[in-house]
Amino acid sequence: MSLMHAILGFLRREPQTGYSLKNDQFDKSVGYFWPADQTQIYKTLDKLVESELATCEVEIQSDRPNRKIYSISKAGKLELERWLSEPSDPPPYREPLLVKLFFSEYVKTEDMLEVLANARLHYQAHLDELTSIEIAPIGKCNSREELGARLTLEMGLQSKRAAIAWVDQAMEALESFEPKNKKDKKHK
Amino acid sequence: MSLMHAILGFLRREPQTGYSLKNDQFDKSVGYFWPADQTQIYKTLDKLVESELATCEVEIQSDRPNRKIYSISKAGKLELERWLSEPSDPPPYREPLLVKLFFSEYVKTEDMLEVLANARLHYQAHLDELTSIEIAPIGKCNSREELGARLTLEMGLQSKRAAIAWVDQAMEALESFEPKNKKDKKHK
DNA sequence: GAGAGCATGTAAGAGGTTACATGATTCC
DNA sequence: GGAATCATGTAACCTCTTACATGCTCTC
Repeated sequence: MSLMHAILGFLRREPQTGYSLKNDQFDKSVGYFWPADQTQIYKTLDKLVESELATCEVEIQSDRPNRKIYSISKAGKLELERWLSEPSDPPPYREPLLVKLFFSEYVKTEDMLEVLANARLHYQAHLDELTSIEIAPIGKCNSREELGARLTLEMGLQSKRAAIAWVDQAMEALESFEPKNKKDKKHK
Repeated sequence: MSLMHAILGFLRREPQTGYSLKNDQFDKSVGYFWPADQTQIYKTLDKLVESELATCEVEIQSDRPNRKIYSISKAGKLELERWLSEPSDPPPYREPLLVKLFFSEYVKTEDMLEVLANARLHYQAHLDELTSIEIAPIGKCNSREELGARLTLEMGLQSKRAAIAWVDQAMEALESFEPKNKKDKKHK
């Protein structure tokens, strides 16, 4: 369960609340490769306390809602280390865009081109977002923490760029295939 | 729901059973980008009949178990076409390997290298499998069906190759980072 | 005699999403 | 006056996975 272990990882860095896990941590880093829902985070924190991998203290606040501060336990640290060093199978790969393309014979080429163009926009937006993240390049990282972050970012950058290149190739192939079967049409 | 629409796509090609969908279709093509569980296929077929996107006839066999042959309905064809030409957001990207790398400061470098090496094996195996699939190259496809299959395969090949290149880069970075903080250790 | 192929299913559970609820304070 | 921030939660639902069950035929 990656979500559980990602939370343990953040708690290992510092004790914090479900709210800060969601807004300061996941949404700004790990969320790029393991998006986490608020509801899901709260449920998982309950489970962590129940299984004694984390502890919880309530902080009473007067001007704001009370908050529950979670800390990792000794058992939690061990479990985190165990999971981190355990090799694991990659999860099933699921991509609706490829399903659409696979059956694209059943729709007009123009429609499929639009679907691809839309996907490209998403990939590009995601790439732009990643590009705006500032982390030292691989050779200049000063800590293992920084290097880990850099390498995950690198994966994101490279795979988005590859995805965009592939979309372009696919669009070109679809466009230039058309004349063979249909009478020549002008695009755009 | 991609599974539902992928099934509609196959039924559009020809009427068939849950069994053949699983063994002849999904496991040999679409499964590479949308793996489908047997249980899930049967449940989805029920739903398709219920919502009148497909019909079902039972064929009685004496020497083998009876089989249920599903066919796409008119409404099913329309629904398939609607879905295929509808642009859609890419699904959330989730990769446990990146989570592990992100928090890799908490384990020994050697352990993380092993985790990466294991992932590399999986990627390579997947790539080998894809490489053994025979489909004409982009310029030589004779039908839209073939081109669609080729383009999805191309995505698989390119993304696996990119993943392997990235793993190599990550392993190298981890290995050459170590000397800065720890005393020099020999690897392997 | 064992195992693969054919063919369909049930039951339970894990993980994630969506919609909704509460309520004070601070900022524009 | 309205929106954002802080902070936690419930209920219902969807998709997918795992484990298990049945039973005949054909091949090695």
